Amino acid sequence: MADREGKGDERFRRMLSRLKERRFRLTPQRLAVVEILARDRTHPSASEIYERVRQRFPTLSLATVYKTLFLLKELGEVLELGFPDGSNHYDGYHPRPHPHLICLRCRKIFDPELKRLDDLEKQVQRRTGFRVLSHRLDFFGLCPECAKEKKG
Amino acid sequence: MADREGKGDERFRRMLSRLKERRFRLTPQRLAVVEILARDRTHPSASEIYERVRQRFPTLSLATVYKTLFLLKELGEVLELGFPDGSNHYDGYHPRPHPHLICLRCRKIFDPELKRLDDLEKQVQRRTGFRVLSHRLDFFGLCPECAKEKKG
DNA sequence: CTTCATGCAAAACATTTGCAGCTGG
DNA sequence: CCAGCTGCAAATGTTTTGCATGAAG
Repeated sequence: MADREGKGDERFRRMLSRLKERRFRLTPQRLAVVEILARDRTHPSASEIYERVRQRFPTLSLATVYKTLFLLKELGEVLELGFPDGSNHYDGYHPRPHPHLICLRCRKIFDPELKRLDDLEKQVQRRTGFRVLSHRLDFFGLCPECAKEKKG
Repeated sequence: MADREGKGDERFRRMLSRLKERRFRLTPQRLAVVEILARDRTHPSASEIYERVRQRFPTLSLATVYKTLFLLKELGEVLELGFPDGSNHYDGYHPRPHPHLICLRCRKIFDPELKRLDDLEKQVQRRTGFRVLSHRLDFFGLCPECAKEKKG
């Protein structure tokens, strides 16, 4: 995915420095995975990341992708988005919790512009006594394109 | 789980009549699974349901549990709650989307009393052009009990 | 050099599917 | 009766793990 605003660069550099400060090794495979996570805005799955990196590193294994994802999740630099079917998709461009729109037909994932929900966690914490650490808010339905085709 | 208000009964009867009207057979195994879903408020997983029903029907198979869950999901009489680890939990007592509080330590699931979020889907629909059919809103953290023990 | 990472294969899970035989209505 | 259900076992798909080899720092 294109990254017109250069935020992907920023994300990439940040992720690298966080790995470095924790003394994790910057191997070529790892860098390639991190770069996709930093720049890609389509919320790829592990195997989609695998296929893309494998074009450059044909010997790459899925296990390596998962191990890198695990590291970045721990560091809070990647958001894991669980699907109803049990698979996961990843977002390293916007690593903090945010709402998603998930199309049940084409399976694309969108990041809507919605009013801030930042207070949500604090509100719930206050009201329930639960110590809230993160949340997820996902909407399932049909994107405008698929809603159209459904009728036509 | 106890069901002091009799809402579980109501749910049970409703689920039965919906199955009947669609001409699905009311086998003893199926009834036992439905009854747990209607009354249980702990959000059990498929295998938890399986273990409980197996006390009465030792030959029950997990496949049968899953097939019943599939039916009830289709009918909108059971809510499937996907966990980050890929497993699912089920709620036939409150089958419409509602927020959950999920404790990362004891793994219990709570139904908080929160202000209505019913308009949420409509709001998002208006703002994004997406045809919203359902949603999920989950908070992850530590329940009051586990937050206490964490310190102690 | 010495850790840590890689890549392979096997294991671990949750869930689905195929099918022979059984049974609810 | 007989379409639909059950239960078993095998298949599926995703993620994790164990371990020998290899490379980053």
